[in-house]
Amino acid sequence: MNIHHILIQELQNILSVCISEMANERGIQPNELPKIEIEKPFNTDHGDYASNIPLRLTKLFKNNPLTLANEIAKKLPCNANSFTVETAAPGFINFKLSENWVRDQINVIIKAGSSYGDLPVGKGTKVMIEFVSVNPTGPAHVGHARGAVLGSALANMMSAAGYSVTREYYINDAGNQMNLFYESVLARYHELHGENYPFPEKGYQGDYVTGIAKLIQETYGSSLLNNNDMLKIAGDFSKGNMLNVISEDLSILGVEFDNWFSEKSLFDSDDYSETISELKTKQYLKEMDNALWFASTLLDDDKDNVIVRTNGEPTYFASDIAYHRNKFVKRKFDRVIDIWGADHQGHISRLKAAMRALHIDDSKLTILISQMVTLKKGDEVVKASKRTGDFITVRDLVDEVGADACRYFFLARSASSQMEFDMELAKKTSNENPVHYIQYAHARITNILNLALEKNLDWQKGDINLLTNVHELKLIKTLIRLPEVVLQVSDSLEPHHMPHYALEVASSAHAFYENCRVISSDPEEEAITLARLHLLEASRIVFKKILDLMGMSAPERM
RNA sequence: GCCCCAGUAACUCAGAGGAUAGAGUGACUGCCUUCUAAGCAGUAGGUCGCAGGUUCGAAUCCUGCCUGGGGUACCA
Repeated sequence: MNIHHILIQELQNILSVCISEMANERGIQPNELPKIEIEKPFNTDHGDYASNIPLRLTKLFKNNPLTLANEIAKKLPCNANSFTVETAAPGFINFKLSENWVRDQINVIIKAGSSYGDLPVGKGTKVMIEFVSVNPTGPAHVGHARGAVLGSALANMMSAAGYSVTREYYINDAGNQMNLFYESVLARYHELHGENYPFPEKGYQGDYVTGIAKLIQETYGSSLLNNNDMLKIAGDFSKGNMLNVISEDLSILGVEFDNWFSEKSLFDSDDYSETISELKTKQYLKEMDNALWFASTLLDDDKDNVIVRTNGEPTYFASDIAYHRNKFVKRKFDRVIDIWGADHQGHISRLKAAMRALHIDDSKLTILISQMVTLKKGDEVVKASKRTGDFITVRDLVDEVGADACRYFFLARSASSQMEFDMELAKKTSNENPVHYIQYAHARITNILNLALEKNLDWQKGDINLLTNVHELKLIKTLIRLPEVVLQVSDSLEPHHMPHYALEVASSAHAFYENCRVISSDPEEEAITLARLHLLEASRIVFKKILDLMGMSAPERM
């Protein structure tokens, strides 16, 4: 039999066929059957993969679980060339991979090369991941860095899983926060010329605001001081400058976008007006206290929300509805994933309600919340205040600890958990730092392969059947789990599984390194040397792929 | 008050119905004449916040409570 790259799916399939037959014999409808789960037992005595399905079928089939397990095991179309099946009390089915099959996977990996781990499951479904979307009123800071890393890594992994992914940044360039920012810059610009100009109450205080004012001064001299268009000119300049800064800062963190979408463009096009009239037609709008409200309570939300203020200005919510309508209706995305900071969590239910109001299936919209980050230096908490402009920017962070460490630490935590980011730890080049553990494994492997090249040792001549050592087999078994992990991440939208898997691969590789000497000066050992080089070539491919998916570098030397 | 997230080893965190609850760090023991010791092997370390419930089986699901964080604007 031919086992597909995603072992778990293949095992699910054969179990499913077998259990359907059994259900049929017992007169049980297929829709009553529970989902078949495959797990990886911690204890290797229980095989490489296992299923608890007999236990879950006990009631339905009115049989003892172990009896069921045996019946299933007997029916399974197993072939000792790939794996064997065993049953265990109280009712598990354990799958043990055959060593020959495991070794053969080395060539499967090498043949696939950098596409190993890529899957067809997404079937080209059009997915948008919208993330970061920091207001261009200031640089991106540490909290945004987490969402940025999450989004970019998730995009990589969903692409690998076969989805057609668009990475988008939503520019909030409409609304009064922008005006406040422009006024702040303009006030600093006037100060530079010794002119009196009121600094707005609740204006933007950061030093970067003065920095932009200085750039404007360099470009325009004093010509804006008495210019009627000074707010528009200074505003456009400031916005452009800020977007450049944000884009460059994200870029050094390894975060890139396919599209930058302007909020303002929703008003310049028909998107906004169409959305409002559609909501009006569908009778979800109402006037109250001289404002226009979206009646989200009609759609099970907990309260209604203002769409157009008393002063005639649309709220952020209004343009966000138009924006999401644009994503689904105009641009026809099959699925949209938004990554928001925890402080926007209250916005979820009303946006979903708005989708329902527009007859858009709100299950196509997934909003992931990236929780708060507490920045620490050792035991000391680094305080941040956006109001005073006193915060650590993405650039500060990357300059201090490096992009790889940033990405690893943000990725390794599940998005829904608040986390601590210890800059001291992330900077350390020692065994305390898991980033180095992983990259070091890659560097060691590459080093051996390079050395082999110098000595004219060709791994392609290596006979993989010589690889019988427990550390060799363990390494291969770990490598071949990559497709499963890609699948897991793309299904669960939880990229944090990848860094944990990366640690396992590194651990297997380091153990192999310690226990299996590769390049030997003894000519009699050349055969095993070549066989091990063959394995290392496959390992190098998998490491590179994992690090690529996480957006981290794969150093050849450390 | 109501809504969301979290509480698991000394620390940072995985595990989200199954077999003996894991990893890294820290502590303690060993291991470098040979491809990188940024490594390996081992020891110690747990009332899975608390209390009920569902189940053959609960860290995992349900209910209540406690603690921490976030939200609950005609801010974004």
